[in-house]
Amino acid sequence: MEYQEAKEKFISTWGSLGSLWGINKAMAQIQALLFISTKPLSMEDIMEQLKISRGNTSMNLRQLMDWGIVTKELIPGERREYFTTEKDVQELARIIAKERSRREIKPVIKVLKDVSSIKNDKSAETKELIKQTKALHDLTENADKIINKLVNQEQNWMTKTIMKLFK
Amino acid sequence: MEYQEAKEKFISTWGSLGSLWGINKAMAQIQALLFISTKPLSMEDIMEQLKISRGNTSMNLRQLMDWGIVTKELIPGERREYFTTEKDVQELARIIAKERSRREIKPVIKVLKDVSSIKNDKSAETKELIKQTKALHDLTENADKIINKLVNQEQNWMTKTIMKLFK
DNA sequence: ATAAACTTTCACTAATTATTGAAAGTTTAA
DNA sequence: TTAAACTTTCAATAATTAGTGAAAGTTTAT
Repeated sequence: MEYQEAKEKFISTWGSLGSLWGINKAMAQIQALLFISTKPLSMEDIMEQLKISRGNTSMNLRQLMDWGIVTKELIPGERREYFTTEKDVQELARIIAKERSRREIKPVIKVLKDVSSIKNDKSAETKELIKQTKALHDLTENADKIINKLVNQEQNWMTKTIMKLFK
Repeated sequence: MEYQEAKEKFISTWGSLGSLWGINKAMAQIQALLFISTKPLSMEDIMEQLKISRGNTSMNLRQLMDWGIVTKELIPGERREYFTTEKDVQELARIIAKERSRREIKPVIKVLKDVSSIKNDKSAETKELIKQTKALHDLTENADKIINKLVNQEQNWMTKTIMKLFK
């Protein structure tokens, strides 16, 4: 496999994987492109390499910046804006985990808490609803706590700790 | 909040959360409905409660069965088929984690491995591609190993072990 | 101040994904 | 064996989500 083919394969795979971490294809592809680039890229560069429109590029870059994964790089003397992504995979994982927790898991935990707190009228249906949503609430909250714990540790804590456990 | 409202809120939240664990809305809603039901439900019951068509119900039930989350329950003397879902949240989490690993993570690991194994021609671009995809490969593979380790333990091992770590 | 160089916004269109419902298929009881 | 009771399939349609491109907005150099 040659460089160009490998590059395209990586970008396209990473793009279709976007759904796994909750972002769209173009967003994931832009991130992938920046991730393997040796230097910051302009909007023009990104548009050209991924064959997507200016508007699409602009909106997805903004979203990536909202996530905190991509940052503007101002090159002295250059009018045009350049972009880079976080290059450290551990840090990237931390950011993604944290954002997903905030955007998706936390709101669900709230609903589960509300639902499992309804008045218990002793009917079998109500009892079951409370029991099951409570179990789900506890599981989800534990998972979220773990994520946030990981996320607030220094860089390699996760790897070190978990490797000890799972070696 | 009354029973009916709580039930609807739970089903709709769980449904929109489907994307988080990689399934569609109707599929997640059917699972949610079965999860809080005190007894097995027929296709008719599900269609009526969720207001979805027969075809949709049939296809999504099949998918849930493929995942191993829902099973057919044959009630003696009844012609009609009834369905139940796994009621234990730990077991449910195990099944989901295992399936996602198999369907999504494993194939990505393979691509990352292939891409990071291209011939190193010493150009800066090739070196960067190899370095970054290798880092991603290692991270993803570790995460996947952890998941599978968890998944192959008995019921409460995960909770116990991790709670010790994160208390 | 102004015009060139650039970025953002957003109404429209395209692509993708989910849903329907009717026809075909299957099973069971008599 | 057949017909009623049920489930599955799948082409058509609807709903949702993503992408385009041109107009509006912003910044910078002169």
